Amino acid sequence: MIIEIDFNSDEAIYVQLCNQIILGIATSQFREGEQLPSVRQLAETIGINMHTVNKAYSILQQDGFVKIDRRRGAIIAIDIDKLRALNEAKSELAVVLARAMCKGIGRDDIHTLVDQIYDHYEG
Amino acid sequence: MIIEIDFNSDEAIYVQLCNQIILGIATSQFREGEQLPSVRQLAETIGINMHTVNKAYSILQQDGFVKIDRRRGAIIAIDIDKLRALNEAKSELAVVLARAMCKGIGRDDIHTLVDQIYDHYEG
DNA sequence: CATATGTTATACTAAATATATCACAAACTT
DNA sequence: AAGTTTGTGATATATTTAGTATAACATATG
Repeated sequence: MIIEIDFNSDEAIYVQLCNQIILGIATSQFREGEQLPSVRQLAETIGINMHTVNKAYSILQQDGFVKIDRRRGAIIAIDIDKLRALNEAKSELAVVLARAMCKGIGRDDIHTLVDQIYDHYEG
Repeated sequence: MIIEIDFNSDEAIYVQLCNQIILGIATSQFREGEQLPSVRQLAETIGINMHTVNKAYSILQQDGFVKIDRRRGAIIAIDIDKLRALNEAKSELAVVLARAMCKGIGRDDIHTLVDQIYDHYEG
């Protein structure tokens, strides 16, 4: 999978890394049990520091997307806590939808967007 | 409207301020043309610095939620650019939904959440 | 004139971000 | 056994962001 970092973005590099890997999992570019590049490899490929990659991996582990094995590095391993995930999704959605609603975006518009994104991920 | 800041949150104070005001607009606690507290007033009420409030107001102005008048302070004034708002909503949703999808949350779950939030805002 | 408004400027502390090395134990490869 | 690769830890440094503390200013209102 190709990981692209926007160095001019206001988003921190490790945040971009996390999001791209999660996006990769959602689009089946990464699959359960698959091995991520080592922190040193990925750091060199992207052209950033080893510790920045390590921070991203640690967060992914904490959030239950990978497990880190000393032998093989970071491995995709989804820890499913659906209730917790639902609560997090709801509070994140609340902020996004409030912005949208202020701008005149109706509930139907959002449903359409959700379907578009899910189609793109599952397709 | 009561604005509450969590000083232990990892979210910056000015970000929390922005989100709460946008939430207030979405729930009709703030209405078009209504006046927000002055930067000095709100800063004293919350117990933070004037500049922190000013930063939040400036961002809200830049994002098209308020207009700032030297005479009357910050006034709710939504600038509707629906196409732009749709694009922003979509890219923000993409990240949230990717996380959700990895955790086994299906499209129906999301639609339910969206309806819950919209009901709460419009209700 | 006095007051309240947003705005601007400066200075400072603290935290977050990212990089640069160095070192270590564990596991694998040869 | 030797060497390599793995994640991890420690330390140091530079940069940026966040937040505060003052002070001053122009403008509008009373």
